[in-house]
Amino acid sequence: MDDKTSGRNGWKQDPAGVRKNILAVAMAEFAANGLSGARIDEIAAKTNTSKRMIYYYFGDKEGLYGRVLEEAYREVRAGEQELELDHLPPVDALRHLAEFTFDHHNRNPDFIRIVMIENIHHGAYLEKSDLIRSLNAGAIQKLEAICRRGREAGLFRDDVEPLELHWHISALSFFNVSNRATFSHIFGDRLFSADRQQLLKKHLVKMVVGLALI
Amino acid sequence: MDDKTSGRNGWKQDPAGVRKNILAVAMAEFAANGLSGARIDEIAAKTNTSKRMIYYYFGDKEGLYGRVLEEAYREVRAGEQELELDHLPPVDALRHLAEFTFDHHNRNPDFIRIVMIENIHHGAYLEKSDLIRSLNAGAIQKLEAICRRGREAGLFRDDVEPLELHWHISALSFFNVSNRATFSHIFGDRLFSADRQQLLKKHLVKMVVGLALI
DNA sequence: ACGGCTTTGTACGAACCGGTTAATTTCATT
DNA sequence: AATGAAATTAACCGGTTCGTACAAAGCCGT
Repeated sequence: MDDKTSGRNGWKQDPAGVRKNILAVAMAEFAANGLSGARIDEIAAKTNTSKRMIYYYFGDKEGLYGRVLEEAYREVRAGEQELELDHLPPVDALRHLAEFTFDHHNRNPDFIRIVMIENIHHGAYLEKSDLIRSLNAGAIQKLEAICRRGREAGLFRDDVEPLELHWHISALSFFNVSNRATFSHIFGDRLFSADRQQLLKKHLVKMVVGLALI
Repeated sequence: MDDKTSGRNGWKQDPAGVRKNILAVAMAEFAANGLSGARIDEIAAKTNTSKRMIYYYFGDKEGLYGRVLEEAYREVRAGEQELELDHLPPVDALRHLAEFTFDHHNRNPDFIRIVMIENIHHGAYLEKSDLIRSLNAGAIQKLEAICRRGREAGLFRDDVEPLELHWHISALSFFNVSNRATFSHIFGDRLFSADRQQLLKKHLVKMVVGLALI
């Protein structure tokens, strides 16, 4: 990508690099300004390439947004894959998963913002992507395994449902990032110091485990 | 407002009505399309009055958005005021408050969307409004009273904090509306039938009460 | 009936912005 | 080294959209 800056003439072809560069810049811009708020010219300006290349590779603004959406999910789910829970007892595994989700969301505010934006659009662009659906289908398998083991060990209630646990864990972890702006403007930022965040995480675990246990 | 439709001549002055009409239409448009996505011309067209009046009363687009934001909070907090909890024992009061919040958010998706949009904008417009801050400061007093009574009765932990309880209740109730689109596209809409929503609400109460009790 | 506030209507401009046209350069293949 | 597809550059276009200008007139408290 730096090849581009090396003089008026003498550029190198680098399709993959150009695409990647555009996607990265676009993700930041869409996350910052939303779909209609983001400006193609602004994205182009922050790129190592030109506006024309955006249209060359992504067709139009919505096409670009769609790819950004996919990339955002891909990156985040890739991070989640690294989690190894099978060797842990069910309760520990559940705690680990909840703690990881909480921290992971905290570390990826741009992903949270993209998902917020996509929800504003009623999931219209996510609907078009089979890739994302398949990516996420796997995301809940960890929870299914934990619940199965928990039930078999007689620890969890018979009617715990992985999907619902995922719902609660996501809610508390997601909201913790997504609504920080309005909440802190109204109630102060007391809840967002490092130690208070640790406490919130601890309570998240307590609530979720409490819901799963008999 | 219907006065306006009753013929070319013979209109009545109704500043309050005109303002109200504009605000209602604008709220729907901003909730549907976001700040940059909403179109002033579109808002004007759906109004009983004209674009000229929007600028007459609200200055510019951002001014209009700011008033819509205030109005959204005002309406929702007004609904919450009606809740009477002082006569209930602490645990019942907490359950009632949580159930009410869950249902209330479910009933007011446009408010949820406005808050989502405002969070996308980092709360920049909410920051300008002292009104909203004072509106919401009162929203947590109910919870403070409940916690105080719960502690005095020896039912609640000494370190339960009203603000954190509010955080958890809000998270689960808010996310339940805000992220429905993406979640249901990925995992199906199993969780959103009437009876499953009742169950989620029940579990919300279980988790929050469980966190407050000793 | 005076005068300020409110309302109507229309037309317009100027910036903005998504998207295109067209020409040029790289590079793998032969 | 010829060739053609892929990649890249640069300038440009036309519709959209916020906001305003201008002109006129009706309502209503005092």
